[in-house]
Amino acid sequence: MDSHSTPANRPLSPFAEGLHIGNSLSREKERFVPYNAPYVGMYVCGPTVYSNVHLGNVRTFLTFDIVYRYLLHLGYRVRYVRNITDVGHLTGDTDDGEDKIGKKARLENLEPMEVVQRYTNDFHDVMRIFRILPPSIEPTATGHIVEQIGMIQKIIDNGFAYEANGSVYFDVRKYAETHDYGALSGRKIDELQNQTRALDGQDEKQDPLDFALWKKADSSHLMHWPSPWSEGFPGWHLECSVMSTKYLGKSFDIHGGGMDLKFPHHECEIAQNMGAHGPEDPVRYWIHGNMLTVNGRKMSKSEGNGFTPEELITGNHKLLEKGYSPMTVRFFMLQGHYAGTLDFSNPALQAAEKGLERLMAAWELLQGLVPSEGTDGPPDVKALRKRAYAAMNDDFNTPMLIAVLYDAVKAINSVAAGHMSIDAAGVAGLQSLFEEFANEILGLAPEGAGASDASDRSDGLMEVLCAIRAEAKSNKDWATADLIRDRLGAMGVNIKDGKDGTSWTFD
RNA sequence: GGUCUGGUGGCCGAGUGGCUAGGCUCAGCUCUGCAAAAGCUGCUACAGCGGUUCGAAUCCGCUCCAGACCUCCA
Repeated sequence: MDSHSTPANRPLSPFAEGLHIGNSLSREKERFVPYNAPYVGMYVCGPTVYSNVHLGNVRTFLTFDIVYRYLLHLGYRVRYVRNITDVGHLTGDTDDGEDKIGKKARLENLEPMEVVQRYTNDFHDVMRIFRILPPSIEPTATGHIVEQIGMIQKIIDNGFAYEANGSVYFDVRKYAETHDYGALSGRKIDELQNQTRALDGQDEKQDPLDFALWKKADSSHLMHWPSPWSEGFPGWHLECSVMSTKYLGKSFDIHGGGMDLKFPHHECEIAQNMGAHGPEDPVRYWIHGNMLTVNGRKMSKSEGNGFTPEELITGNHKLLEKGYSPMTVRFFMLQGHYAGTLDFSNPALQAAEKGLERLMAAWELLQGLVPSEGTDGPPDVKALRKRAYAAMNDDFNTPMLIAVLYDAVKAINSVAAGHMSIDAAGVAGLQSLFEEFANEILGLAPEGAGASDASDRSDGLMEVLCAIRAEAKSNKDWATADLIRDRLGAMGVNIKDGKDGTSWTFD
């Protein structure tokens, strides 16, 4: 259905060489060189399915959607793995050891897996309306309990973990003797020492820094599995280590996730991988998407300032002045770079809405653009293309790419206005620029696209109305002409008189 | 307290040692029966203080401010 699928035989683009990625491990922009081109392995931390996803989640998955789409566009054969966390982890606000999914299940009288299924479905629906492509593999934590137990055993065998009362903890001190724990997040274990807080099971740990690989389940836990150590459940960070290794290997190219996972989640992941598999760095390029804020505050589940997609579209939320379409939101997010925070506000969203409208209008105009003569131009389509690649190659700089597209918009409109010349090759070049960069890479598409019988019919109706109005206009019957325009306008149909006749748009 | 991001014009938001980001808004003009759209023009910024430099918003130092992470979170 989407036009993203790469032909298996598409060669690697010459532009692939220029791709640079901001690697949060080195804190530098590095040229992207996969382990085994043209194959690329990418792992992204997915959602915990115990509630509806909010826009902050969407932003992160959108970030990696762009990475995925661009790698595919360049001709890479990408295996994109994005997990579903369906094992409950400890709740933050209670110390009773009850897990998140179990808690929700109890509240709603549902089976834990019923909760998981419901919010997994919700997640998939949301991804679809934002045109975020599905990954190649979407593994679940509950589907990999056996592998998780196996990895824990390896870590124990290697001397980096110990058992206590049926739980297993990772020995951070021991690990740090031979490894650089904290390299990703820039933390020093001596400084971390003082910061830790009393947590459940703290007394079982040999050191407060240690983290759980396996937790013995108490009676309140609804989700638990047998293991060599106890009836229990896997630790918070383990699933990602296990599933990335299983599907991408011990060392793979790209690991992504939200900035808030950098510590401790990703740091622990690295420790687990190296603790189990040896000294190679598990990940070559770490990419962290920054947070979405609302009025300067991070959007988060615990703050309660997140919107659901439904609230966003209907505008039915106290922080929203009106509803915004998914495509508007997607475009808005792409106007900022993924590595910076982005603030969600009504004026900003409205500006994006208008800007997108203009972009889409020009794109549509482009479909019917014919070679013509004018005093200016022609547009340098080759240069636009080059700039578009340069933008994406510079750490997926979508705002810069959008600026390039707007330069194309200006050219399209100038041609349509009769100011600028263009030849057939120029038109074709602009068309493929939009097809590749706006559609394929940015994933932008006209809303409500897709011809149906209904839209064919409404087009026909509109043509009739415009013909009547043209007749009225030629008779200088302004009253009739304006009546048609005003009444249609009230219904959300906007009439625009151009040089070559009348066109219309739907709100 | 530690770690990490940022502080850019009316708003949003890129970028960068010398060359127009872009979008939105606003004003004027062109086109138009009027409008809308579109085109053209204008409004032109880089938190503060020092330093490096022929030249810094861009590099270095300090100060101030904001946010995130350090506890589940994308």
